Amino acid sequence: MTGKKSPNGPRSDQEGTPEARRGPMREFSRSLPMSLLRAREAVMRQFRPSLRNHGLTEQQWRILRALTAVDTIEVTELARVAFLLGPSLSRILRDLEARDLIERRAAKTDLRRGEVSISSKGLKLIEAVAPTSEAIYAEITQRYGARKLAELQDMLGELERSLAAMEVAGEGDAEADE
Amino acid sequence: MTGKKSPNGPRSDQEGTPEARRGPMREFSRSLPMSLLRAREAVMRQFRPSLRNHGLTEQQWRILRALTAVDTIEVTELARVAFLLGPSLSRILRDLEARDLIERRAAKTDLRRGEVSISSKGLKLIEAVAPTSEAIYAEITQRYGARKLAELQDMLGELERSLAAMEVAGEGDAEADE
DNA sequence: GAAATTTGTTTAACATGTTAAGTTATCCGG
DNA sequence: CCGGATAACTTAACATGTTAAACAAATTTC
Repeated sequence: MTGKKSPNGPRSDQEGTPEARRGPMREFSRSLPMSLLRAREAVMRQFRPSLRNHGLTEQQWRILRALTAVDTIEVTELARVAFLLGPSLSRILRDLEARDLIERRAAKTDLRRGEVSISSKGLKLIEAVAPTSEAIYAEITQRYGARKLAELQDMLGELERSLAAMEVAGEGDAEADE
Repeated sequence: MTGKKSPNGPRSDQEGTPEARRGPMREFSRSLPMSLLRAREAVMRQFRPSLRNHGLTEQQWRILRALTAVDTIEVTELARVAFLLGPSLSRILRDLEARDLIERRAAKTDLRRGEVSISSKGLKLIEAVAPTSEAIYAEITQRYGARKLAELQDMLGELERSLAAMEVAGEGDAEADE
């Protein structure tokens, strides 16, 4: 991990298999998805140890955190707010309920819907973790710069909006029905 | 998905459990990790269907993509380039090898190291997927703006660098040994 | 109002993320 | 040489991501 290895591998023949090369195809590590992935990982790396010490995963934290902002919330809404897919949320809620960190009951008007809320035990846990999380977030803000951080989030938001309208074309190579 | 639901859930009593409230604690959905997660998801949502049509996951694609840039590469280096953890890479390589998309052999000088390279079948697959991927990337660039995209990536890179030096403090609540 | 359809949530199945524990091969000091 | 570090992977175990299918309650149709 000393970072001395050749950054792009030892290549002598720059063409390799003739048919493949259609340009270096964008340096790859500089692609947008990779940039976003690395940036997010750099951020989360700061938080994970603290969460772990409290027996929480990132997603469990997101759920409890979202629950502190409301009295009760329906599962689907919670999935949207915590940005989790239904199946993941379903599993995590089952575990959190078993740990008595949340409470759950069916809605009176619609028995399909589940209403979730944080328990007092869950609240205590949040209170125990929050200070450290806030401190880490504060240091990140300070290091990167509050101004720049706000700007970055604006740009990320606009990226989202730019792609929201973009239709996902599947090209349909292996499937053509539906 | 029409976006009509109440954006913050139906809350009547604004205080709920008294001990919880210590400030809204940063709107949460506007936290940096969430912003990065949503942005990346918005981007990957564009690519996944195409990859899926070719029987590839995002990570498998990253690996094959990285392999086209080199003649051969060691597993550890590949993990660094494709930004995957060792265990994930180990599993994926096993599968890709079983599908004859890559080739693998032990290094002569050090039998621990594995040298990986893409197979001709793997190259053909890459060639089949690349055009669509490039087209999608081009449209993203056009929609968001090439100038702005470059700026965003610069800012993401600087965020990485800002946090690289930051020591990960674990606070040691539940563990104090080591 | 019963059948068909839709909606909210959960299960299933497979792939990856994440940390810890193995395995085998090198390296190193005596 | 030999036994104790190290290093490079690989396995194991558990949690989540992702898509498809199952289920039950609610809504719509006829």
